[in-house]
Amino acid sequence: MANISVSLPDGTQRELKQGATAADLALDIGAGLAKAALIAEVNGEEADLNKVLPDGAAVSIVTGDSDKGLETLRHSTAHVLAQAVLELYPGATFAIGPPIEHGFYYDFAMPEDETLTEENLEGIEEKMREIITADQAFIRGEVSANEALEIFSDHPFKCEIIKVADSSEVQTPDAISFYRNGDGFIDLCRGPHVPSTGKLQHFKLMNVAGAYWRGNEKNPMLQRIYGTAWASKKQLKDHLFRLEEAARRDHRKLANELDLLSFPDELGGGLAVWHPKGSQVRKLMEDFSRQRHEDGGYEFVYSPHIANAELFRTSGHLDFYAEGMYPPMEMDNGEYYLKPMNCPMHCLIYRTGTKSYRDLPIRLFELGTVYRYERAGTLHGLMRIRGFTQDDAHIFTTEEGLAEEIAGLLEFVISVLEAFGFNEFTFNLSTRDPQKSVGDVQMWDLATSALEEALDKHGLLFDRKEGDAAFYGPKIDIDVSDAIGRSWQLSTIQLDFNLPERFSLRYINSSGERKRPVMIHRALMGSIERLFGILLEHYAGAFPTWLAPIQVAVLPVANEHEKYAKDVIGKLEAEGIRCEFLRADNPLGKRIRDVKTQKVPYVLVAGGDDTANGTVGVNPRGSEVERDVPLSEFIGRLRTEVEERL
RNA sequence: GCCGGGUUAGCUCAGUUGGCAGAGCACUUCUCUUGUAAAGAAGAUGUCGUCGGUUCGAUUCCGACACCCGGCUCCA
Repeated sequence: MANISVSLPDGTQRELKQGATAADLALDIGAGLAKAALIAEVNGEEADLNKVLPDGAAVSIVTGDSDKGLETLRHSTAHVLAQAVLELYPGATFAIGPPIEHGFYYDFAMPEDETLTEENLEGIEEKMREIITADQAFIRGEVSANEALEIFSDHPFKCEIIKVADSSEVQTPDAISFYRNGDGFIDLCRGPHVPSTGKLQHFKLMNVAGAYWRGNEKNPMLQRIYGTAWASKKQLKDHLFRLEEAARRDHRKLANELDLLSFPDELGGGLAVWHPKGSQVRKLMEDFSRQRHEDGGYEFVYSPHIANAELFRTSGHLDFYAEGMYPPMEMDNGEYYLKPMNCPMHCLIYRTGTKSYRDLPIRLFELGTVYRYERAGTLHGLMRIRGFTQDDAHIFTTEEGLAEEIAGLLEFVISVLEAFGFNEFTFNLSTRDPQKSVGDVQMWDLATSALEEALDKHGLLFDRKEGDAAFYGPKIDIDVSDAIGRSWQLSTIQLDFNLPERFSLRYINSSGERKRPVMIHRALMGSIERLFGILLEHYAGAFPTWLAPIQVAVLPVANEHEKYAKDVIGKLEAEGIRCEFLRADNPLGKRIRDVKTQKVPYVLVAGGDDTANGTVGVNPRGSEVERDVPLSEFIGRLRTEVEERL
């Protein structure tokens, strides 16, 4: 029999018998690989393992170690989910079920009078395990569109997919591919799939959710089951552990446990009250922001929380964002709205008096509280709320001054974010969408290249998001990575050619001509409330000493040491250190436990030796206890730590 | 806004197949006076989210609303 030769990713060649499949190749390379193999890549195209290899092909065997392998594994698991649901719930029909980050989902429409709830997941999972234990082979097939419509005649969503010519589920317009496994479960699918259900051992169904068909809220709502799937038991376990870790850090839980803030029902959805400790932290964040802006050449302004509708007509907010604004209040001379943004107010401030090019750039800063009517279902702790405060500034500059201003801004943003313990940033540059934009193209080009140059100048890598800009100008968004690797969009630098026009803003240039300034909207923290939530999760509630609401707890060993302990507190407070005193009405261990659960950075214990020697026992958060530390030494260390924001 | 789940003491949660509800922690008082993550005893604590309906009787069943959770959609 003739042989064929294929090349492997490492460049080596392998002889195989004519008609050999990718699975044969894997086995030829090694039993371990054969077992781990999920799919193959043949001449750059993903294929099932049972694909017969053409002579001369470049082949690589894909396992669960790669993203592609995992994706396939998850996709196959989604098929098994659909198979289980359709078997368990006659009359249910299925829509789509793709792999996603960490897992997969599948959307279903349940028969009338039936709904899936999380209680059903256990039974579905059990059925899936049966299917997996049966080790059913996934078998690919192709039919014409008409035949496919016949096969899926009971499943309207599938028929809709078949009818859409450019659907990614369909391989070519005249052949529809599908996969079959078990006793007749069949699903439309481009593939490839793992060879058999036995490969799908490490999965877990997570939750049930609603999802619109094709993601459009005008379409019917389906029921979506989310699951996670991995190549090994360990990976699955690690993933579930990471989810638990995120839950442990949940800012809503920590805010409650650490007595930082609350969301009383009577206040209404998406509105918080800040308790003294949360307010202390927030105040420190705000003070820091103010200090940095003062140093950075910003002028401070204030503006009211409500404004006449006329203002928001001028700014265009009522035309474009009325749905996101609180409904109007009827008042004597018209309608008033809660402000959803500070920019119109800042434009009014700029507009007073005549501005010369010599005055620019003008940088107006405000910790401005805005109110947005977020839809009820979108609220989420501090991350998405209806009243929040932006570290908002509007910079008015000349076209010529734009590039320099942006460059300075980038530096400024990064230095502020770094103070909050972030050191990994992602930059996104959003450019013009020709379909919806105002201002002339020349202006856009100038502004976009100013943004781009500024990024280049600082050697910052960035992703270009073509057409992602707001209608009024291009922007740079900055994301940070937190302590557990999650990404948060915090800062934004947006250019605006629209508002200066709408408010008729001007300056006089050096030739005595009236010119339009360019406006830059920029927020570094974004929303103070949201950043507070992010920091709470980032630090897992253990705020660094400079931000901690209580920095030091002082505990006398016994009542007789109370006077000395209070002297210690007096000295600390004289240094501006935030202290708490716990009298000796409980065992020392108990009191230490109490303050440790509150994540106080330093516990000082004051006993007999200390009283005699002017020392303290220092029990720091996260490191070893140190006895007999002279108080002055401790104060010195703490001062350094606070000043350097360690 | 839409789909699903939920709301019981300050917190975390159990419970009542319809007969005025319970634990742990926290709190208060007393005793103990402690050297680095939970001393002991006693005590107080609830419109069982709100409003309506069914019922002799509703925290429990039904409905509306509010708020929360998981998603979808949205996010200037």
